[in-house]
Amino acid sequence: HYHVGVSQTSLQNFMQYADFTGYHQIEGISDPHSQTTGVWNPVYAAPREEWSPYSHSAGFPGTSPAAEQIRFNSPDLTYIQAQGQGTHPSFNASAGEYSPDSQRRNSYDWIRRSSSSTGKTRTKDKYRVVYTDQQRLELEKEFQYSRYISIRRKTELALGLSLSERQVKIWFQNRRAKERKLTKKKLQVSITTPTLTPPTLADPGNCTTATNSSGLLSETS
DNA sequence: TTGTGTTTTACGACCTCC
DNA sequence: GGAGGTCGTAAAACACAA
Repeated sequence: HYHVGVSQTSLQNFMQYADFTGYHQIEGISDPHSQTTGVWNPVYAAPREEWSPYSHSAGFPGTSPAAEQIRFNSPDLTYIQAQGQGTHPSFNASAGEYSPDSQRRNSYDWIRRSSSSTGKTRTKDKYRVVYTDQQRLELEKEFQYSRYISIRRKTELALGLSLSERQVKIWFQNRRAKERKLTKKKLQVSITTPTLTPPTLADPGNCTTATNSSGLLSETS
């Protein structure tokens, strides 16, 4: 669940995804699944080369003047708010102010520090960044459209969200894993507490992530 | 405040496909 | 052989009861 800046109910509402009309579209952000077209809004950091948290040599400026901070500030997902700091939070040294709970979420400074040492191992210097609500929202939105992201969309999303393509790929992998876990849990609950209409594996609501042996998506939507 | 359980990133191992 | 899939797991981030 989302526990940062987004209330449980709003998240649940968001997760319903009857449609995205209740979802505040970020102006200018290209949503290939909507009727509108466009390019990624410059509120996002400028496009850059594949960024790896392990690589401190990317030289990512993080100071795109066009990049303005976005954040959630209310449970109803009205989250856009220009901060005027002019940088993407993730790469802004002063981004600690971008959100009430940003201290715990902006770990890039630490990344830069820790990654400056070579030969780090996962166990020794493990870290993980916490994605912004904006990043998660866009990823989630994309996921609701399709459980499997195309190469093209992955690239676009990575650029738009200032993530590496690898991060986007892994996010989708983890997201699918989460959904499988949830589905499994639901199934177990329904087995232990049988209802009048026990769900089956053929339940359309439960088969959106069905994959064949090759891991290819077999959903019908 | 703290202990504990859950969720979120990130990775390695292994597999399949092209 | 490389890309991307699942699965399992580590560890940080987080929620929340006591």
